[in-house]
Amino acid sequence: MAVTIKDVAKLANVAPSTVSRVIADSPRISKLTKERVREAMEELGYHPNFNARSLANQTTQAIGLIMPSSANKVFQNPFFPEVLRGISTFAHEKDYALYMSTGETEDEIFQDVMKMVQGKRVDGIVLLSSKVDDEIIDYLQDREFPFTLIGKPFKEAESITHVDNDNYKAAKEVTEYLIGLGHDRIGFVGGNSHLVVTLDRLLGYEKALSNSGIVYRDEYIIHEEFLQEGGQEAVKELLALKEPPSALVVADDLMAWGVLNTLDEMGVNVPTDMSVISFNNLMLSEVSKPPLTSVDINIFELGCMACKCLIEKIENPTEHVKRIIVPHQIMKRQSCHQKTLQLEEA
Amino acid sequence: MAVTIKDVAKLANVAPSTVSRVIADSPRISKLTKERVREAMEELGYHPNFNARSLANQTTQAIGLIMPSSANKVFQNPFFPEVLRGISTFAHEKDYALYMSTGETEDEIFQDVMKMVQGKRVDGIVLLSSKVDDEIIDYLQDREFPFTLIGKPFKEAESITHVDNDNYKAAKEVTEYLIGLGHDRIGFVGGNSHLVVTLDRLLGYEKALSNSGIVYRDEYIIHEEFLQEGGQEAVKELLALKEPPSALVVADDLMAWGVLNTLDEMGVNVPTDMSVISFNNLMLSEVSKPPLTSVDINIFELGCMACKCLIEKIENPTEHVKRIIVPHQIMKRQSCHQKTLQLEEA
DNA sequence: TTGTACGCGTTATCAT
DNA sequence: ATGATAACGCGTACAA
Repeated sequence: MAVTIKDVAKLANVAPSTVSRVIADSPRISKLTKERVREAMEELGYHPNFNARSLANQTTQAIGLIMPSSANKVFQNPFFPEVLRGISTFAHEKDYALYMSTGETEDEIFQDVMKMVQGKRVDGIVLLSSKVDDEIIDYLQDREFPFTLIGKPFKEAESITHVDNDNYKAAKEVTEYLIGLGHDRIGFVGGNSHLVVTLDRLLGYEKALSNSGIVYRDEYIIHEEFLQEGGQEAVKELLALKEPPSALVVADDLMAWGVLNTLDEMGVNVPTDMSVISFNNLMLSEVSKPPLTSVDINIFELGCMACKCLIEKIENPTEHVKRIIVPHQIMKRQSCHQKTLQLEEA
Repeated sequence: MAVTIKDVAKLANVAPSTVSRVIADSPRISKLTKERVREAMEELGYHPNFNARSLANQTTQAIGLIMPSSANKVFQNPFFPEVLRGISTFAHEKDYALYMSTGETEDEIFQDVMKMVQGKRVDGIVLLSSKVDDEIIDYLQDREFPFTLIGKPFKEAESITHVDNDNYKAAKEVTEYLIGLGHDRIGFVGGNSHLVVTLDRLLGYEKALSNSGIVYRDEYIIHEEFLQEGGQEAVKELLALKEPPSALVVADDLMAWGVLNTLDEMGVNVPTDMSVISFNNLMLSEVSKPPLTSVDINIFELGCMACKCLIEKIENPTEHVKRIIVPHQIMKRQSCHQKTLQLEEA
């Protein structure tokens, strides 16, 4: 079939094991034979068979990427291409290949993980988002399989290497910013409530409120999918209240865009009648009308660092647990406004 | 180490080969032993080692994805997440895993391909875009390695299974649409001229012009990167002409967005002073100001079909060459306008 | 219907 | 510094 290590050995007049050592650039092989072997490899167009190598030395030079839920939905949100970009860039530097899960349901994804791990297809795994009570994490921990998490673990954060923003702080800052603009009726439009990031931000939001002595109202909290449609639903619910909010903290630019559109349809002006602030600072936030004030969470760096930590762990199993906090930054644009005086209250 | 086929065999009191046959669901094994073996597998939490399997039967159940140039740039353009979404969806259906290239330069990407192929990491490859004189295609053809191409091959289209839009026709239609609106000074802002899609569209554009007896002007043709910055550059060049165009055919929504912004900065109104039409119908085209008239090329379907054809080819090597044309559709929005009468010409 | 034995292409462990 | 040989875990022809 294909050209193997034996063919090379024959041509170079050495034993197969010698060829193997040349590939590994073992220092115990003379310059001379190394050259002869390399020439033979060149001449035959030899490339090592990864499967055989993986089988023999229990290593793959590949890392697995686990997306939450279906890639189908995931890729609708620009967060993932961007985080992938970070991961890919770093993986490439270290010469690791990337292996993607394609499962759609939670169960299928778990199967994907098991196949990757027990099938020995990858040396480590990056979990692209953090869920509450994630069975995948338990599974990987039980097997002591190298992995890193993008986001904050729901529990046992001290024993899980993860890369995250300080979402609590970011949400707090953002809410304080709105309070500073005079708002005291502030809604929170969060993403999927099974995601840790959502909980974290909610906490920061609550803290800002209580610090300012503003009462927390249950009806101001909405949880939807991290997609544009989520934003639409949220607005409808909030505007149906007797006392609708005058400002909104939204979990994601994509949702915020849905919010903006729906608001526009309902004749509510942003930022005059409603301030909106969101997260991720996607290109969308510059393009929208009005441009969105948004928190840049440095998605690329998130991916990069997650990959970096994983590879460190793979190559040095005694590596200690790490927690990396990637800094965020509020990008102020035109979607937030000083609260207009309500004359009837004066 | 991990639990192997032998452990299962021992527990089920059969030979390893029997276990192997149960995995393959061979009809020559009695129901009874099958059940006993399956129970044993369950009990031990057995999962087959993919590397060993691949080594033994020369198959990986994985397909390789080759992005053009660096993933770094690629993921800036929403085209790729979307095409990935299509590929992933279909691959998942057929239980294939996805393997991504991470090379950045042309040379590195070629190395990635060689590693995937000769390293036997994948059963087939999807090329995510079509370049002029692509050495990768030659390489894969020489080795008769299964692959499909998204886009139109530069040469030997009869011997390469590919999935494409009719970009010639689409560009022609789009140009005719502008001509129908009274424009006769129409610019063409294309992407990278090494991409076949760019050439195809340019041809369609030219054909529409000549059909209407409009002279083709070299200075109206610009080639830039498929990114927002590309659009900016293009506009500056075109507006510097003595007779700038009154309408633009732009290769991509992202570029068109750059065009729109630059036009706005220069005080040129769209669509009153300049009509703009572009390709891909990304979300961006709905969001922009004004919303872009754009050709929906059905990116998801492009990915889906490319994956489908590839898997057919992998599973049936005698499969004949296919050419799939995914239909397109012009989505008319507010970026094109009847040409305003030039009073000085009257 | 099931078991035996060998091969897939490498790496790793002994020797020499 | 290099060669012989035994794993790695699975599939499969052949035998029974």
